[in-house]
Amino acid sequence: MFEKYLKQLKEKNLKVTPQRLEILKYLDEHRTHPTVDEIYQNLKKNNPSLSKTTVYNSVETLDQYNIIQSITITGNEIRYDFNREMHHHFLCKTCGEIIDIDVTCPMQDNMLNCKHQIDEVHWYFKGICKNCLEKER
Amino acid sequence: MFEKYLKQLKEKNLKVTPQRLEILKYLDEHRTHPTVDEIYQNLKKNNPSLSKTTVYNSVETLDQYNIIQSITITGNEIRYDFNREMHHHFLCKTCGEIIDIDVTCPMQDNMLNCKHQIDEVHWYFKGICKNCLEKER
DNA sequence: TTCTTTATTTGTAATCTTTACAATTTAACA
DNA sequence: TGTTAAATTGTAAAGATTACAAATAAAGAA
Ligand SMILES: [Mn+2]
Ligand SMILES: [Mn+2]
Ligand SMILES: [Zn+2]
Ligand SMILES: [Zn+2]
Repeated sequence: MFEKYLKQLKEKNLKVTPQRLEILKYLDEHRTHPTVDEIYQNLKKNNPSLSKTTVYNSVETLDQYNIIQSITITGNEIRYDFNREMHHHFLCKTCGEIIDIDVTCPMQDNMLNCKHQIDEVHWYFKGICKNCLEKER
Repeated sequence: MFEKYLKQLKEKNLKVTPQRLEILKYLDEHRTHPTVDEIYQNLKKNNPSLSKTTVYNSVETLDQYNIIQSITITGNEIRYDFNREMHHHFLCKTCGEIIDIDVTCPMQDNMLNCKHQIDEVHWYFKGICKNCLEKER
């Protein structure tokens, strides 16, 4: 059940703790780009002794080791994504949902050829999602 | 001296206040993508009665009316940019500078053809800037 | 110019997110 | 089973942003 997450932690020589496993499982099963508070509130139900600081510490570590990625699209809070493969995000200003956008640009490699060392690429699109557009009519 | 900013406010039927003019001038002359606090601390020197709430209110209004744009690259704070033309940003994780990146993607129009209504496009690159790379050696 | 209306500015307090830190607990390994 | 370093926890502090009501000022009419 947790083997997959356990393996990811061991590969990076990170200690395997129940908290880290639960956080990884939550992110894997909830691909909605949740905030620390969302993760914390939900995991606390079955793990009442969980500390919010642990969630902060864990997602920071998992992010640093590239097991998950962080999303800063809203500006007010950091969101987390189990999927660390390169993909992009759309924020609906009406419903607040953050939707995955899979596009690639043929210029991508050219862009990375500038004089700076580029480690991360994030594309953020903002507008109104198709669901909200339909409801509007 | 302030004619340019005055014109931008009038075009959008926004009231012309000394605070808004000073904020626009500051952003025009400091293309470093400053935070609200940076704008506030610097303008306060010559306008001691300025309130930080006014800076928050003003940049929010200017952003809503597309006179400036907001940048959420760091996740911890919102930064503001006088240049509202589409261009992108690089964050140096070493020195913290946010540098303009001017690239365009030939796929851009295709990307915008998805089922969602896309109003804003932000590309954020993160890594180490060329200055910091040189210093490292 | 003066008056009136309405929006803006101001200061304070409250909220929300994140970080600091020290004590306690626990994972990993001998 | 014991040792050690790292993770977890709870509390407090910091930092960014928002809420709100009173004071002020911009814009347009008279
Ligand atoms: Mn995603
Ligand atoms: Mn810029
Ligand atoms: Zn929506
Ligand atoms: Zn740098």
